[in-house]
Amino acid sequence: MYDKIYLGDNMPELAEVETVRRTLNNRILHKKIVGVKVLYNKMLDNEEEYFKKILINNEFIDILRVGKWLIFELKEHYLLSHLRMEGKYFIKNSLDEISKHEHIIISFDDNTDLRYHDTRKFGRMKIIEKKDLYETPEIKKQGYEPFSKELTPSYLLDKFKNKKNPIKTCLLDQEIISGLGNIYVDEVLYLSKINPLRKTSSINKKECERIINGAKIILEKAIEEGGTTIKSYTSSLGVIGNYQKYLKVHKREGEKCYNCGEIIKRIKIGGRSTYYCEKCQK
DNA sequence: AGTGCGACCCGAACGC
DNA sequence: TGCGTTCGGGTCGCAC
Repeated sequence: MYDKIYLGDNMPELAEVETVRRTLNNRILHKKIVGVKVLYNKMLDNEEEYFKKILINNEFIDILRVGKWLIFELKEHYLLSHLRMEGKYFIKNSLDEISKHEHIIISFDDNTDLRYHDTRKFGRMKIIEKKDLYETPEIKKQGYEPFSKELTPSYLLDKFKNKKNPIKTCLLDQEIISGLGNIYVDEVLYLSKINPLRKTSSINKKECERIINGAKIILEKAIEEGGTTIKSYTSSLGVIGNYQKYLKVHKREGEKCYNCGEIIKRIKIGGRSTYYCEKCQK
């Protein structure tokens, strides 16, 4: 039941989002939507009234994913949902008290709710017509995912050849590789032994190969952890974030490199905290 | 076109 | 203790 193929031949990854996708796919499909509450409408890209109108009396037919975007399939529309960093979905009884950080509440006819919870209010949702999916910028722009067969050293080398910015910045660019965030990029560069400040165009083919392999290793481990947290999904869930204990550099400023003992450095690249080992990453 | 940076949020961590 | 300030995370939109 977890082997659904979605939008091409991607392997499951992007642990957090993929975990949510799989779990919800087992929990909310084909239930009639009988109520929608919008408690914070700035997270919607649609007019609130349109958003509600489309959802009411509709049902979720499937849940897909492209990059970090969740795609809830409705009868004639898709609901796109981005969790950013702290968005979570909970399944609760419709009678349960609404908590402070629940912003969108979708009620089903079996007295359960799908509730979107986001302490930072950073997540976004958007309903589009089905025919527009691949023309929607959020989806159209996504590059290849680390497990895609299309993501080859040659592809990366080509994308990198004219880039003047640091490699760290390019790995965060979802249009080149889809699915790596700030934490994973630090880990991938550490594993690949590449200095995050390196000018992107200086990355050679061997290094591209190390980046791709590194991304696969990091994400495989992360989804494995996502897989273990899946078990903790009960009537109301939360999930996310068992991977922290495996981090080799991120958030380890001032601590010793596990490989060489050098002190892990923290700098800013493109406004983002970046952790790395000066000695191991050339 | 490519690149950089501020804005969006608010809880946690920090400084005084 | 309690206050104010800073930070971070992904993406968009704007300025250069």
